[in-house]
Amino acid sequence: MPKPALQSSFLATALLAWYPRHHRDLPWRHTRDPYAIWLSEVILQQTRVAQGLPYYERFLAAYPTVQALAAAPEQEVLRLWQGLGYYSRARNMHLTAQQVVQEYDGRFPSTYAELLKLRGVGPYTAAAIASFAFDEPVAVLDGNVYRVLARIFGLHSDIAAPASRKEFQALADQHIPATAPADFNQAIMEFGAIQCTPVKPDCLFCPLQQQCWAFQHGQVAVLPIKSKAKASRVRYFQYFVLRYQEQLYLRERREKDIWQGLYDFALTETTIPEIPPAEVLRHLEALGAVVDTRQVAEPSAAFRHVLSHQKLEARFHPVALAQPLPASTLQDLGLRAYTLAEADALPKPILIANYLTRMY
DNA sequence: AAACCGGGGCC
DNA sequence: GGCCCAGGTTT
Repeated sequence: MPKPALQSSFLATALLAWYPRHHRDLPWRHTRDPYAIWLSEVILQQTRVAQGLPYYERFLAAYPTVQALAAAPEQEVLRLWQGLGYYSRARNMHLTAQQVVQEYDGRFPSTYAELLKLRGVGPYTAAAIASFAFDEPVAVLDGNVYRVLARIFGLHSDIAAPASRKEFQALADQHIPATAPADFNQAIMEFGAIQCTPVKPDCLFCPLQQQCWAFQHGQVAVLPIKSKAKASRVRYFQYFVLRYQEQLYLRERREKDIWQGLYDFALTETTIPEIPPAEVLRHLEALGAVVDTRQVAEPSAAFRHVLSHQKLEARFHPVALAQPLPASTLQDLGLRAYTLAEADALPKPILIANYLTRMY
């Protein structure tokens, strides 16, 4: 473990002076409870504060303690997470809560090294919990920290490359003061979030303007260097919204794909955007549903749903069944019948939740 | 080291 | 409509 700075660096001095005057008042900054801090940090991974805030409040209200979270059904946890995305975060958190209760007697591990062993807890989250809850002097490294360090020190390494991590971590560790590790970590991330922003940073009123390499060299808009993600692929989903009287058939997604653990409808993936009308019945037959033409309504217009790595184009084919699906079909497709109220309570991708909201 | 995993905000 | 953000796990 690298040793933190013994005397304050110019960076720490400036950030620690800036922080109390500019930081936002956020609920997780009023607690030392490692459970609440952990919850906030997992929610805030890949999620903006404005989007994550209501989820944090709802989660803490539903599960005030790690014991409460551990005892909850996974489906309920996922339903509360619905809309946040990256659902493995919720599944991992649930598993880790159970592990903390069973193997750690309900008490969170208190060191960076121990925290790192937990599922879903990587270097960033371990450093955040260790410093915020236990005052361990280990520097956090998130997107904000990368950006601030790259600009101040003029680092041109590609921040998307895993190999760059050591360089930035070493720099952060050099500057974190042993006397105020939590404040320094909060300050540098908050500074990145509201002052040294990705686009149009507020350099005019920046306390580090004179020491900032990027500002002095006119390269604020260039740094940090970040290689682009490769183009995402397009997928075409044909959803069959099978309905018998007041019940809809849904299934849990168990395959190794997006939205694991969430619920959607019977699905055929196609290589072309639409199924020719003449082939809809054949697709349904292949899924094991025997229906006639009169029961199949026109497909919906395309619902486009963009993920970071996939572009989805979904069409929904409503099917009003004349009789319930046979048990063998339910078995084969993993489908189950739900009333609308029951379907509402299931965790679903936003794409599906939006469709249901619009149609029912 | 690269690929995978959601969703929303801004201009 | 095209740009942006971003940590952990799996391969």
